[in-house]
Amino acid sequence: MDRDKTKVRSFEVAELAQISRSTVSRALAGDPRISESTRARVRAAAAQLGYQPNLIARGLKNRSTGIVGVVVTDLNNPYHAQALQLLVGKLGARRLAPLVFVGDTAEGAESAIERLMSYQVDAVIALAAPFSGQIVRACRAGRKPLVLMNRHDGDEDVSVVSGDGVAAGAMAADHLIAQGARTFAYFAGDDSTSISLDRETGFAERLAENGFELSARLSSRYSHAHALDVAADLLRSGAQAIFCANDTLAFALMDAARGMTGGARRPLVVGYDNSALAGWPVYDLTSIDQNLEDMTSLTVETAHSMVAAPASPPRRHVISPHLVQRGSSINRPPKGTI
Amino acid sequence: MDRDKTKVRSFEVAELAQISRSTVSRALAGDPRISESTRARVRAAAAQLGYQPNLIARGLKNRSTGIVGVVVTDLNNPYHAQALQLLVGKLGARRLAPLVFVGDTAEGAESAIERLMSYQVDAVIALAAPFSGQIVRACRAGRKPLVLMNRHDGDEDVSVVSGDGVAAGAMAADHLIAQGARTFAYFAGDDSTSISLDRETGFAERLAENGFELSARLSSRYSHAHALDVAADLLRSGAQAIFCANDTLAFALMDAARGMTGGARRPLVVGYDNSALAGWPVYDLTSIDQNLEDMTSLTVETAHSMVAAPASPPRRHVISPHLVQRGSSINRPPKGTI
DNA sequence: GTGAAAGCGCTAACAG
DNA sequence: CTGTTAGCGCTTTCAC
Repeated sequence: MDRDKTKVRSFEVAELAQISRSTVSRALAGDPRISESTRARVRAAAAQLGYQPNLIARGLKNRSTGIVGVVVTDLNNPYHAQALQLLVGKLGARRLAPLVFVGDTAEGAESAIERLMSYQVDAVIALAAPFSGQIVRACRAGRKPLVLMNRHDGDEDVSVVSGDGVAAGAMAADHLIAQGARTFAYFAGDDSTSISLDRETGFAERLAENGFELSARLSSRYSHAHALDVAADLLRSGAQAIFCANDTLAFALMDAARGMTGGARRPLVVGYDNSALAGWPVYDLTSIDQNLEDMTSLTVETAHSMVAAPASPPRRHVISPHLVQRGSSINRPPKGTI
Repeated sequence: MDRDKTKVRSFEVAELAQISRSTVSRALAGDPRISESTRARVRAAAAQLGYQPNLIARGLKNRSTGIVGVVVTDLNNPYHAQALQLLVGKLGARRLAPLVFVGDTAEGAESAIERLMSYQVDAVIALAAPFSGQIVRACRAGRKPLVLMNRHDGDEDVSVVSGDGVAAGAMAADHLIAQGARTFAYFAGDDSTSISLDRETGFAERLAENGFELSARLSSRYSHAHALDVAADLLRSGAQAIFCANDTLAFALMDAARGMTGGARRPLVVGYDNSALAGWPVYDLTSIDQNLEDMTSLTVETAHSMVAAPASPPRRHVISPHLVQRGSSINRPPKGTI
């Protein structure tokens, strides 16, 4: 437990610049009371020695670590992975450091949040997390700002940034109606988050407004294998157009359709997430893009501002999605088909 | 900057248990000198108050934070995303917390590593990172244990856990030869990491041992769109079997083959990564699995042991891959084809 | 077996 | 404008 002599402390910088440690701290922090000449001297000394402040010590003193906890569920879901990537990048730009935990089970979420608290994070971002109840409770108890991304169940007093599921469903309906479909189905996921319910509601309501109705509905786990197993049932409903809660479900549905014998007309399909694969020719899937870029920006901005002003009231942002039209929803075989 | 009265400090626990703060610390840390009766009392008091030690303060005192820096490049690559997911989980199991940074550019890597150092991480794990040179340098300067995962360029004195690229290439060759192919090509990525070079070398050498040679070679960026653009050139070489540096390249190649006019026989294809998509019926791609589960376990174990014994010499582990055979490398149309 | 005291590296009153 | 001093919450000698 000896001191590592390679580590430069503010004391060394102070010595070299012939000044006190407080002045070093102030000069580097941009305190306006420090004269330009001393500041320059301090900067030079710091640079010469390669001084990097110890943020752990600073965190202890300031009660603000600059660490933001990020709780994520499943990185195998490309949509979550991309969201995390964007979050990490944007947090970094604001000089915040993400401490990442995976909470894919109730116990996992519990222990994740506990560790985050121990590390005195400045805020917590929970990404599409189930078990958000425990997270909300823990953050409230620990007085930590919390931003829920793509989750808005309960009228909790936490900040939320989420996609507009109702608008997404309506968009899908409008588009499919415009393509000439007259019978419709919904392929749901196995979650019961309000956002995914919104999608279905928005879809059904917009159909109703146009005098149509949902003739079939099926739900599946969000895994390609499982969805592939059950998709045939949905196809047999004969619906001309199917809106899927997720691109993965849409892919499975299309795979099932290809595998079906006979020349049964393939349904028009619209997915949700606009994952990279949706743009590949094999699927060429029309999909609803949640504008992750905006969503993550706003999430980070919200977290940041809550750190800066902890007393400020929770914010709620809703991001409008947009539909990316591709071959899967056009009334002729998509170009990727052979 | 007032004290948050909701935060329980070891002092409160000590008070409740009628004991000193030192004893609280020792009791909770499992110091054998503490009598069982006091330990029980302390535990009870801690539980009653919901005491969670402040790991930032502990880190400052102990010069060991329990934080491990993880530098990752591209989470949109499902292989990296999965690796990160596994790493995070396994670090958590060892009570280590991952501070994640994305270093997809040289400056990104630079600033990432700088921040990690400031946070006094106990070790750094770099995941398939380019710019590993700077990371190696920074970790050496900061005397931080570093584990490179799937990177072993240079004979640096750092620990490395990587897949056996040569074995992977040889496996692909053996398999394709066994399937009856007589002319071979390699579809390379645009990286020049030793591991990816190994793959090609292993492939070419095993071919040579069997009296065959590589009749064509092409490289592409690791993006589906770019690979799709150039793949036709490779297909025109007429090779009967093509080994790809990456599943994404393999998918693009197969897509290009489907799009080609005429009944030109499709080549046998073997990919690398065994991503989830490889198992889907549309591609049904034979691929080499790097055993990420083992690789990440060993990476975390290595990092952990280097934290425990900083003086220990660097370790080098090589993980054997295995080939997962699917339809794309069998001499008849893969079952997913229509 | 337990307590008292010191100190990790930093910053922010409080003085001047 | 700058220095002195205290203290963040924890662990750990050193003393008993």
